[in-house]
Amino acid sequence: MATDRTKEAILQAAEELFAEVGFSASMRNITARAGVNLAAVNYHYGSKDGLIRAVLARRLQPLNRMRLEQLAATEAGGNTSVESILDAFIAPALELSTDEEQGGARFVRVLARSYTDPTESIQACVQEQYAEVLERFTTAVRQVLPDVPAEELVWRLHFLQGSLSYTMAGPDAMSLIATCPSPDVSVPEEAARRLVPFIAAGLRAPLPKGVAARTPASSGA
Amino acid sequence: MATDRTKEAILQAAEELFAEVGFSASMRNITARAGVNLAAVNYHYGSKDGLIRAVLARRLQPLNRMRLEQLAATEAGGNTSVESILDAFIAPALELSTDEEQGGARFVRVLARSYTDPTESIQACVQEQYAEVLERFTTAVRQVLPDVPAEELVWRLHFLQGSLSYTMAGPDAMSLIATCPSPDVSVPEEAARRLVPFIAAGLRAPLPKGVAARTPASSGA
DNA sequence: GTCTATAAATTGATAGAC
DNA sequence: GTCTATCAATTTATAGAC
Repeated sequence: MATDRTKEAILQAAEELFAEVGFSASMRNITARAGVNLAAVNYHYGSKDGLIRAVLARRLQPLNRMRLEQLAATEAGGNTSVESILDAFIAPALELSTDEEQGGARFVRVLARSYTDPTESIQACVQEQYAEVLERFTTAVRQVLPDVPAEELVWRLHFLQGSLSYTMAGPDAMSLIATCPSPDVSVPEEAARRLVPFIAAGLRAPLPKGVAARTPASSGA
Repeated sequence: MATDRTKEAILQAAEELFAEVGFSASMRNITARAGVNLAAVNYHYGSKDGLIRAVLARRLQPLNRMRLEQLAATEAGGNTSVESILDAFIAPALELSTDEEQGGARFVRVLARSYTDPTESIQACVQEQYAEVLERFTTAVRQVLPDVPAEELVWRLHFLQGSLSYTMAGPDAMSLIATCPSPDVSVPEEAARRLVPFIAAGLRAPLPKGVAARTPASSGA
């Protein structure tokens, strides 16, 4: 029964070291910190790559489940404002990133690395984890903002992803702006309170020149 | 005189490989692609770390110089709209990221990696490159939007940085959203045309509850 | 399931000839 | 300035005892 304990200890140590030094953290380093044997990684996760995938899935799965639940609850309650939809997408992410008990900031560093890592299996893992959430939220926003052409909406949701990712990265990315007083991103409710209205205003922004508004005919079909 | 040619070939090969496989690209791999000797890296750049800094500075220095020039030109022309300031910040970045002749998309991958890399010298390098630009643009926006409290403005410029970074990452980050039709970020003018109004609307958004608007008295001092 | 021991390859860096 | 040769350390992965 020491198996579960070993597997969990490896995940924990791997997350810590991936955050600190990147995915290049050696298995020797990971197993040493976890207090387990070197060979345990290959036994439990098959390879270092399998370990990386497991580290990502452990946090992304609950996060995206919470997002879908909150969206469903919002829609069931009849609240279909842009703000409520955005909050269902944004708030769980910010809560994860600031949950120090679960090492949220640590995992966000790992997640940010995964975005820019070209390793095929990592890309596939992240993409797979996000697929359902992005489809559901795209549909939800489209219903509330029928006047924004689908093409433009994709762009704007893309901008949302960027702002959210950067905000989740928090102090780390923020410290790049050393000359400015850094916002305190440690309180998820405050970050969400500021990000949601910002993005909502952007989603409702007048269409740029050259982007035709959706015609009433096509929106009613 | 073969020195310059060797130095340049190393920079080029390093940028390519940093983009493809990350900063963990080996010096053997880099020098092999550049067609130069392994020892040349240590001779010309001191260490692998020095090479990384050189790769970043080569592109960031011209980029930020262009931003400051465009901002100065805008202000000199009497155009002080939010949109014109944003354009001075955004357009040069998107032009760099889509300049295939200079391998823009490639460098953006390198840049994205640098954001999440904890290596001390890398962080210092990026921070140093951005310091002046961020201070100048913060001041410029503050003058045009005096009703937005300074604290809130820092948050909103932070959101801008996130959207822009994500957009510059372009197809790479965008491919995470495989279920949606990906926007075509290959045309910088189109991306800027969509991003500028989005961010401008966000900057002008109503203040979130609990954030006091700046009083007329304090804005006039 | 856990361990030791080790294979087999790769790494950054340098010494010293030219 | 460029090269070869090499050091010393580190890497992932596995074979095989317990």
